Amino acid sequence: MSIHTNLINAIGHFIRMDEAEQSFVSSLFVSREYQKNDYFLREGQVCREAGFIEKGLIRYHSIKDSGEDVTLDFGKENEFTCNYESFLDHSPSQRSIQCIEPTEILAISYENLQLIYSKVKEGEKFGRLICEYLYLQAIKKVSSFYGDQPEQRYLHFINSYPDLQQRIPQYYISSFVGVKPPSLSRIRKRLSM
Amino acid sequence: MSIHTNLINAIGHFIRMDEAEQSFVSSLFVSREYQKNDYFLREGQVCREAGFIEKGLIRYHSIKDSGEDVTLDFGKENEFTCNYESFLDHSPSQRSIQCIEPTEILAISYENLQLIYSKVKEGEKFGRLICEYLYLQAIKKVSSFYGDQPEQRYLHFINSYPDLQQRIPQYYISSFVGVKPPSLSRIRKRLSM
DNA sequence: TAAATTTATTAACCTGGGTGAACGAACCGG
DNA sequence: CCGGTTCGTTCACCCAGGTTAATAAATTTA
Repeated sequence: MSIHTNLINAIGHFIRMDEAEQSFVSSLFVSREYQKNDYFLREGQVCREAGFIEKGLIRYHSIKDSGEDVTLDFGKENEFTCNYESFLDHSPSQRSIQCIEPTEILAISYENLQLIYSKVKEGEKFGRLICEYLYLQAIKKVSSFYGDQPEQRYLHFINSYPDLQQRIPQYYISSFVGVKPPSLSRIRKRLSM
Repeated sequence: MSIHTNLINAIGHFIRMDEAEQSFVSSLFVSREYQKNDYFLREGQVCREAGFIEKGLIRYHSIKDSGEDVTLDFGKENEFTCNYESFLDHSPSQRSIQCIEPTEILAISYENLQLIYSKVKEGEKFGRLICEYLYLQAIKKVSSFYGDQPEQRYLHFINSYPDLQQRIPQYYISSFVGVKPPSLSRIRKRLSM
């Protein structure tokens, strides 16, 4: 039985596992295939699986009361994904996870993740570290929104994700940056002069 | 030897502890007193202690490159505090924690927190849960900044912290909401009409 | 390839927040 | 109780982003 190498490597950045644990952990994930615009999670549903992105590109988004579609973040190959708050307390998710490229995700159920926490020696530590990591990500975004103007946020985006810029439509980027498409065009024009 | 009741109750919201564990945990914290405008943590320092606010009020803030003082969040009685990212990886803190009232904080060193993780039965779980909690807080703020106009963020603030509104100067609130004082005045005027 | 659709840019006008300064109120310390 | 500082509000002006709509470019589909 082959193991999911990329996944195990990714978890290996957080904790040590022996071979038996690696096989065990790997066996708890199932592979899921998505086409462009398919959803890994829809707003209103409970997020019952966490995922590891083997291949592809996702965006986190939600629909505001006004009906506006807001892109909150992106995720790509070798990153973990889920709506953590929904996943943790089984509450309806406030945001969707949509694949914006053909995407392959290794998914693990809440119950199976608890098995990792309880059966793997450093499983509980893994849960803590992955959460800490997600926390740092969130904090960085808060800081960026407090400290930066839209123009700086855009620059920050293209510097942080130079490879993603080509793979993501402008209107998702503008939404992510926090402005409307005409404004992002103006920003891009300003920057090119 | 008396234990820190509020603290133990707060931790008790996350995990179960027997009496011996409660005493042990309590003994790892030391009480620190701060006057108004004193700092629990200064930008640039490594955050070597996490704290539990027994009494008082703090604000998280940072100084932008432009020199502007930005208030990122507030914390009050019975809440935990630290700069988690600095605390976790011993990196220089990007933000300060300032007491804006006379404040009493029960502090625990990084090393002693590791003792909780390792010696208390559900210690590792506590670390995970407290991080999850901080994560949810951060996520909520990100969502708020994406979804809301300054006016809505202000309304959200006074609804979420009705008791804090009297205790916090306007210019900290305006900074927290993400606008300048004159703009917050205009918002307040609009809302009162 | 042509037509249809989607996406990106541009223009004109509007709105809300930033800036700098003035004013008054509240809060200190002497 | 007074003088000084700090704090909140208001004013006038400016600017960046929002809005709507038109247009152009790119992508899809037939």
